[in-house]
Amino acid sequence: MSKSRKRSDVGKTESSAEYDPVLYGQSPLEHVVAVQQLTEASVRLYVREGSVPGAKDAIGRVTSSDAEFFPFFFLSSPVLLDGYSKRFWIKELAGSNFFRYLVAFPRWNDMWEAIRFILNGYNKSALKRAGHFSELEPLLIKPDPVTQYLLQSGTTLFKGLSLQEIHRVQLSLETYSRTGKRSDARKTDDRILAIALTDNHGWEEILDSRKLTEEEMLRRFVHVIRERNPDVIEGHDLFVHSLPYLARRADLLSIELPLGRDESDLKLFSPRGNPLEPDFERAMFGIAGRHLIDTKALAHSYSISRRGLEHYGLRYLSQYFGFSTKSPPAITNEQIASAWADQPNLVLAQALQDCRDIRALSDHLSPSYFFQARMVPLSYEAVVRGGSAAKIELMILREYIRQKHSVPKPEAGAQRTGAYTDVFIIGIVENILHADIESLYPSIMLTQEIKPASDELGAFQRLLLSLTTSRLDAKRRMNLSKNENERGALDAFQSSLKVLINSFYGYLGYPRGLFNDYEQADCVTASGQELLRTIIREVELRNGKVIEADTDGLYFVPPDNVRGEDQELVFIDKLSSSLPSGINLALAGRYKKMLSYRKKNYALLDHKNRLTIKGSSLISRTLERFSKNYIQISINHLLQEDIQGLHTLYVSLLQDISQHRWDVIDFCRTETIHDSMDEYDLGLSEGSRKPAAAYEVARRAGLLIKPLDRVAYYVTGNHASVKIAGNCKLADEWEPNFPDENTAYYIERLNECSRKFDLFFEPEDFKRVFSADDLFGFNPENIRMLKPRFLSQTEAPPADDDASEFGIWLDEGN
DNA sequence: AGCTGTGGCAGGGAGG
DNA sequence: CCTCCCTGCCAC
Repeated sequence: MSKSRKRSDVGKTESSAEYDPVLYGQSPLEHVVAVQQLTEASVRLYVREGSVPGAKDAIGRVTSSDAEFFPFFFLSSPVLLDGYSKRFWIKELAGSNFFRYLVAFPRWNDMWEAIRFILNGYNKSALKRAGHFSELEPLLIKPDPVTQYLLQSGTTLFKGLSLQEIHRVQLSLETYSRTGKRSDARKTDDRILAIALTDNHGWEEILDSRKLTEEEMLRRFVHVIRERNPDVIEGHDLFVHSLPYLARRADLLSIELPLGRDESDLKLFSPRGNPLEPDFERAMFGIAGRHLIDTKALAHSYSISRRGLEHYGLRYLSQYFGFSTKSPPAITNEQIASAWADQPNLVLAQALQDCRDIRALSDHLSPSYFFQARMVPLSYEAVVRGGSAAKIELMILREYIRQKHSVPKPEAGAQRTGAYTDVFIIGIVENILHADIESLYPSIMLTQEIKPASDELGAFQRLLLSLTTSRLDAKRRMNLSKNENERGALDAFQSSLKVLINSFYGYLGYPRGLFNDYEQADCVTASGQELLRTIIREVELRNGKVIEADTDGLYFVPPDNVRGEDQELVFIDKLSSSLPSGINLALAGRYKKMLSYRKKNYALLDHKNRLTIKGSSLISRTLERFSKNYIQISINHLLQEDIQGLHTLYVSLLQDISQHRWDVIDFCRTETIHDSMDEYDLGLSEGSRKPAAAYEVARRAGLLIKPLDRVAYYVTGNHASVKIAGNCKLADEWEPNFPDENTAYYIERLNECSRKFDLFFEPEDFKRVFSADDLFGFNPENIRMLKPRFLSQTEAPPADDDASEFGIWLDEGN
């Protein structure tokens, strides 16, 4: 078995069959990339070159071996086994090195019997019809290994390969709409103007409807894909725009799209499940033997874990990540029709530029997923689509399968506790340190050896330890490496490990996790709370002043005798030494000033005068641009104690609003659509949901909306308390010459924003600063800002105006 | 068809 | 007015 190892093993003995998630593939059987069913009785295994003794062909080619057949005892639907003996409860495992299907068996050791049943072709619906399962009958789920292979892996397993070594093709469509609005593949007048393709070897091609009919373009497109034979097809909005459009147009023109490696058609998995009437707009797509990667989905995942993306437009993303060097003038959807008539080359150039941007975007966002595909038993496509809890579970399951051990059911119930969060001081404070406990939850789980009670094989702990060790090793190697490419690859590797490592805690509390354990999840959070409280106590014991704490870190003012970075580090070290071994506190940031507003809501000014704002009440994508700017500039003024600036800003904005001296982009609200219109309507009719402006405005404007779309609207009507869902219009409908936005409402919005700052002033002063009533002139000299306010631990942040009931005042100058 | 967790704030709608 | 419930978005 050890002969097949390609990398040096980390602390493993030769005899140990211990499973390592990162060095997976120690068993020759795990090198299987495909199984082919030759006849009813004969099955051929495909394995990677060099991985199994006796396999001969050239490097990189798939070779075959008749030597072994490895049966898999997995099941896709837990429901099927309800009432079945728990000991034999097994779950599906699908992946790049395993293939989907197989059987649950009353007698676990009967694998050859299982094979016979597989080859005899049982199927799920027949079993369902039978209504019960006899003790000895296996349950067969997927009888077609060849198709499964093609669907999942293509000809490459990707193991040991880099993202650059596999063949990726980028795809972009330019579509035409007669109406000038968003084009619609269902309308016969609309059509595909150009199909642009590139790949990671520098090849580029545009299929152009001036030279070819749409029909010819689609045929040519299929030909090109089959000829290039890519492992991966990448596109922006691939699943929501390009593929539905292609499928719909091909359907209208009665053209097949045999894009699969087995020449199978582009596959639709329609949620409605009616194959006669495919729902192109809602379907999921698949191409046999290739992986479909949507860069918009990648961007979406990115913005969930690391904030900062305003939307997911390709052009915007290229600029955000800084690789769109020489972009052609952007043509909006509305302009395509006219541009196509006057300057078709502009449209073609844009199509090609889109492809290059897609590749750059993918190069930037996909590597960590690619590394996961080499580690987790899922196809690359599934790795991108899937969540991290599923990946952890599959890795644990792989070990259970390997040891032929039965698998538990999820525990019913719910987690009881979460993280500790508190705010102790609100107001503006100087000289701030930010410290956090490194990898809090994973460290707790490792040091206290937390594991699910149902994990009899201890796979959870070993997996966590192994992934952590590998990550530290990768980080160390990254810091040593001088090769930029290698550093990048190692960084992608370690970050993909980080994502998985951080999900172990979440998995414990996951209601659908097979190995979930709510008690252990509570144990982790309780320990986390205790550790953070310990740090808070230690800081206060040493005369530091804690401002805010959240989950694994805190902001505080160090004691007077700690001056300068060196002493600060020493101070943090002292705090850290009060923690158990294996748990470390680290300096995470130093700041000149902090504006503390509420729990999870604050602003920081660093020593280079850069401002960071955190928290949904201070910064949010849904805030109108004017509110966002107003809050941001106001916070800056507050931190600089520029009272005059605050007042001037308020008055000038008030005037702008009153006189319509602004653009719709300044005051529209932009919301992300999460549900389809059907789901929304269902919620309304069931009464489980209230009318929401974004959906209502889209409905009235006849706009087609899908999840992830962003809808911009503004409020109309003539008093501040109108029902917004009934009084709003699309931002596009606003006309500067006939401004019909609800001025009273927007002035009230401005005042709502201002009220966030009332805690910094005495009520009378607040009224003077945030008012245009300058009858006697405005004099900032008489207005002092309030000092930071200390809240006792049990108190909530102030909800209203009565300041006097809260706590004591801090002395200034600490 | 997919699906890691809790805690927290703001704002809208509906009904008292 | 207030309270309750829901959604959206955010921090960790």
